[in-house]
Amino acid sequence: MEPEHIDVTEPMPLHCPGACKTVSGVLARIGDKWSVLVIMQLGDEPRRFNDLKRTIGGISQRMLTLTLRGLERDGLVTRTIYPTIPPRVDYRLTDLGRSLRQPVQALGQWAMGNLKAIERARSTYDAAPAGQIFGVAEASGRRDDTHAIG
Amino acid sequence: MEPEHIDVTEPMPLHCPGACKTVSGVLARIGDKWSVLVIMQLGDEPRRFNDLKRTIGGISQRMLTLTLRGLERDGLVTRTIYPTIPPRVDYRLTDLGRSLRQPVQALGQWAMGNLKAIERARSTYDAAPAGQIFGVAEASGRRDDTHAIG
DNA sequence: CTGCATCCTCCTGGATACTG
DNA sequence: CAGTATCCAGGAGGATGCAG
Repeated sequence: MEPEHIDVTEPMPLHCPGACKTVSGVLARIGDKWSVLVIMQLGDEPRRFNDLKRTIGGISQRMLTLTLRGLERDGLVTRTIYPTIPPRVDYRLTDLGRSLRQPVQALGQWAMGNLKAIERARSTYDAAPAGQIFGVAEASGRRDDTHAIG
Repeated sequence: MEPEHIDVTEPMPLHCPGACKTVSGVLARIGDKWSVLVIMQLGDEPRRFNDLKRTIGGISQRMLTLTLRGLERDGLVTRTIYPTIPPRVDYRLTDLGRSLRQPVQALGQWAMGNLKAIERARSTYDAAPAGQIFGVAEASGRRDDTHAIG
């Protein structure tokens, strides 16, 4: 994550209409180790720093800070400081942030729904990592052409 | 990415029902630098290695191999080898892989639709990175309590 | 409580060279 | 063509200590 500018404008070959790269950029943003967990945890209510830290569990305060800053920079989260003693800082999702929860949850449902299938695939693969091999005969039979390529 | 076992079973505090962590796991899988681009490029037709490499553009052959192996391991992609000369290997999405395109595209549409908003937010943030600050008075007025925390 | 700064480690991923 | 193997730089991210 590190609060660096996402390279949406990096030197890219511009093959596809930019859509793919854009998706990639978004996933670079929310696909890091913690962003999604933070977004999910933020829900609808404002949350405080250590509250988030405890609830998420396993995140270092450094990464929570960086993640929140990143989300804040992208306009997904607002950070409200109350200069009380002890200090109090509320984080809450913006409308943009909330709108992101929708597609993320879709992905989440996919994940939950296909977790078993994925685990099964992994077991299978770990047992026999080799890809399926077709002899030339079968190949030409199935594909009707295995010839001339280069 | 590196063909390592995703740590879905890592020591996790088990706070949430596992849903969040599962989502996180999936994003760890497809949220890397290339997986989504590969999945998008694979589309419905079988594609060959260098074909993918060229079309994606910018990916090293090492990373394409690793990414494809990862996707294959998770059952999202099949790898079919035709032992011809020169060698031919077809990659294609499995049903599972195709089903993933759905939520991913949802995310992609979100990305496209809110790209401008995000860029605007970034500009704003880069100009004034500080979070909004409320004085104690305003704070207690808005939240009706700013007192005792710890 | 909230968070920045520092150090340090490991992984990600690019470049390159070599094999079948 | 389709990889594998190796080397290497840079970044992600944890641990710790300090500040407001």
